[in-house]
Order: sequence, then structure tokens, then C-alpha cells
Amino acid sequence: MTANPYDEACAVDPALDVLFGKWKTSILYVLFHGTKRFSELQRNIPGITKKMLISHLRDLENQDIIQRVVYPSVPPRVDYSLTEAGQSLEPILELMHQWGKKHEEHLKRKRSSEAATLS
Amino acid sequence: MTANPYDEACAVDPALDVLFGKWKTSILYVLFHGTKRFSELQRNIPGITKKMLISHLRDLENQDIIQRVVYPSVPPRVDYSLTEAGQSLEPILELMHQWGKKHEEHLKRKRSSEAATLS
DNA sequence: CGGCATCCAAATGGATACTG
DNA sequence: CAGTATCCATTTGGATGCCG
Repeated sequence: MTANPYDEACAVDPALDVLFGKWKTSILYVLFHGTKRFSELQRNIPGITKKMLISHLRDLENQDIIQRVVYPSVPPRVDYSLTEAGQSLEPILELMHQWGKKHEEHLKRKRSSEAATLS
Repeated sequence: MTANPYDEACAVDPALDVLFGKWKTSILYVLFHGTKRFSELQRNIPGITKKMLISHLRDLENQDIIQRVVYPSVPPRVDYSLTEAGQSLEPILELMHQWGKKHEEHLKRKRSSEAATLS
């Protein structure tokens, strides 16, 4: 019995925290394609800096979305891959991706029709 | 033919922009329950300030996720409701909500089992 | 009641240089 | 190669007061 029927609204946050941040989804999208090294991630995400990449990788690792494996070689090699939990995010991301594409078109149509109606 | 197979990763962003921001999902969750006045939204989202509520409502309005209707009465009355596009987000939010709940439990189990294994 | 303006604090993002 | 550390810019969030 909660006093406020919308209290549950906050309950979506744990899921969103996983995806929030400027680069989280890009990282996940790259890792959906398989295990990647640090430098591969950096190459495949145009514009990301090492600092941002590391910090987002750490976040995702702490939430058990991705796994980090260090090979004690010289030069060092570190592999990142999705955990089971991370893989379970793929359908959701895919759904959002589809929605986003449709919505983009929708907005474009709507805005051009609005422009045509301007007095 | 894109040079980089991960270029499409960026394509998820339009969808995420809609949800990003500290309060967007809370607003949507309240509006899933039906049309609400400005003051009702403010009451039902504990901790939000007028400034944040307005700015997020404007964002959502600009993306045609919600609709704003002004009644020229005294005192003024403004109603916010979901557009069709906004309603189409409900299954996605619901999915994320479910995922978030499961993931929360998963993390809890994992962390307690890790604590038990400590040396 | 709904909303804008101002001012301020905190979080986030980024450039650069350095290290094992 | 895979990070750290430092410093700085931008963005975001928030408190408060005023207005039609």
C-alpha cells in the first residue's frame, strides 16, 4: 500500500542507469558484435576519448553488464565482452533502435507537413 | 557501404535522447496513467522542481511525445497528455522496467555470493 | 496556476601529458 | 597497449523570486 500510485515510476531507473551516459549504448552496440580489445573499442567509437571509454567501461563492469579480461603479456592486452546480463540487453536496445528509426521518420513527415501549413 | 560496420551504433541515439534526462521517464510513467495538469505532474514526481519539469516537458513536446493543451481560464489550466508516439513508448519502457527489476535481483545475488567467497 | 529569469552548485565531458 | 592524472569547459540540475 503505497500512498502514491506513481511511486513505482522510480523503479525504471535501475534499468536506465545502465544505458545513460553519452557512450554506453555505443559501447554495447560494438560489443554485441563480439569480444573487443580496448583499442578496438576506441577505434570503433568515433570521437570517444580514453577517459570516457574507461569510465563507461568501468560503470558497465560494475553492473555486471560486461566482463574485463587482462592478459599479462607485453604489450598488455585487455579484452572486453558482454556478460549474460549484457547480452540480455540486446533485444531491448534493438527495440529502441527500431522505435528511434520510425520516430525519426515520423518527426520528419510531421515537420514538413507543418512547414507546408504555415499561413 | 559504410567504411565502419559500427557506424550504425549511433542510430540508437534518437530513441535514447527521448528518454535521457533525470526526469523524462518519470514524466512518461505518470502520463501513461492519463492526462495530467502541470501541478499534478509536479505533485506526482517527488523532488522535481518547476524548472526541470518545464524543461523536460518542452523537450518531450518538441519531439512530439507529449501534447500540451492550454485552457484560457482564470486561473490558467494546462493539460499534458501522451501523443500516439508517446504511447508507443510504453511497451519499451515496460520492457526496460522488467529488465531492471530482474537485473537488480541478479546483482544482489551475485554480490552476496561474492561477499561469501571473500578469502 | 503555470511559467520565465537569474544566479549558483554539481556533475559530466574533454584535451593533454605521463606511466608501467 | 592500456591505462592514470591533471586541469579545464560544458552541461545539467536546483533555489529563489517575479509575473500574467
